[in-house]
Amino acid sequence: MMPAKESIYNTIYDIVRAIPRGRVSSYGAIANAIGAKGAARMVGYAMNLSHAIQPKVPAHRVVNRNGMLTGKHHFETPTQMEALLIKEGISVVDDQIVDFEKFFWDPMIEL
DNA sequence: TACATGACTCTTA
DNA sequence: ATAAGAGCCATGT
Repeated sequence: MMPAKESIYNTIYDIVRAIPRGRVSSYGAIANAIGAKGAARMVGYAMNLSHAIQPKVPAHRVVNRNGMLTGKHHFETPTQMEALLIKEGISVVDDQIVDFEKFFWDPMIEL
C-alpha cells in the first residue's frame, strides 16, 4: 500500500483545509503552491482520496481553472458540492461558479 | 524500470 | 469559438 508517511497529498489537504469559508481555489494553484507545479492532476487525485481523510477536507472549495465543478460527481451526492458552495455564499450556475475570479483564493498569495 | 491512472491544463485543428 | 489531442506530475503495481 501507499507509504504511511505523508506525501504531497497531505500537503494538499492542509492547503485545502486552509481555504477560508466562502472562497474557492483551483487545482493548478494548489499544485503550484505545494511546489508540485503542473501536478494539478495529483491535486484532483488527492481530493478523490480526501473522502476518507480526517479532518474533513473541503474539497468542494476546489474547482478547475474555469471554476467548473468538475469533481462534483465524486462527492457523496452530485449536488453536495454546489450546495455547499451556495451555502457559503458562492453562486453556482450550470456546475460553474459565478465570478470565480472574485471568489478565487490563491494559497500561494494568501499564504 | 516501465506501464497505467487521474476531480488538470495547455496547445493546436 | 468549440472540439480534440498531447503534456504534465506523483503514486501504485
